[in-house]
Amino acid sequence: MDIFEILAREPLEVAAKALLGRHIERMLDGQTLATRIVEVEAYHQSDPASHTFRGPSPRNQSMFGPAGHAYVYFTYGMHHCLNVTAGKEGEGAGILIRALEPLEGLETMAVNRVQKELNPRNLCSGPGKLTQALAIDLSFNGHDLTQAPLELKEGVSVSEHDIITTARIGISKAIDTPWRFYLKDNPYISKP
DNA sequence: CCGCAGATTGACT
DNA sequence: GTCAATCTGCGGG
Repeated sequence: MDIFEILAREPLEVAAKALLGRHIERMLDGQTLATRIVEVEAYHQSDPASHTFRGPSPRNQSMFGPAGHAYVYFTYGMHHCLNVTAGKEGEGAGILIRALEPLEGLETMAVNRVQKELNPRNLCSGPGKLTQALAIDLSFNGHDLTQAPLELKEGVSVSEHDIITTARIGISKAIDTPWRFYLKDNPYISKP
């Protein structure tokens, strides 16, 4: 099963863990910015912390659409966050990308981040940082992630042994639900 | 190193 | 009117 089939068919928790180790590639001005997913969180309509908990709205409609698309939202008056949609059509589910390991195009990411010194660990180590580094904004909401200029690629799947599970970060509801997953000992995650 | 205040817009009550 | 799936800079230890 490829990653897009997993997103569409498997339970949300399984799909979230399956995203770890996959690649996200952003084409920008003819250059490829390549990254690897190292930290994610799952959000489902049955979950009070999810934007889909209260049902469909103009803002969250892409999470009720087909799996394997982008759900991008704007928050705190200044940050964008990227999710990969999951589940069947009509099911409001998404997986927040919380951190990426930069593989290619680090200097452009640093420019996008307005980072003075190129510190690879400070490029994509947070949901707001990575959208800035990859120049992702609301125009990508609903984007099909099989298509340029923003693509989800197979990468390498990760063994269960290398995945750490914790509660999610930065929310006020369902704070104990263990739906955050990250790669063990990876230096590019947002928080230990 | 750690903790916290401030920034700043839009979605929803 | 309230508050958010965050980040940064600054002040103190």
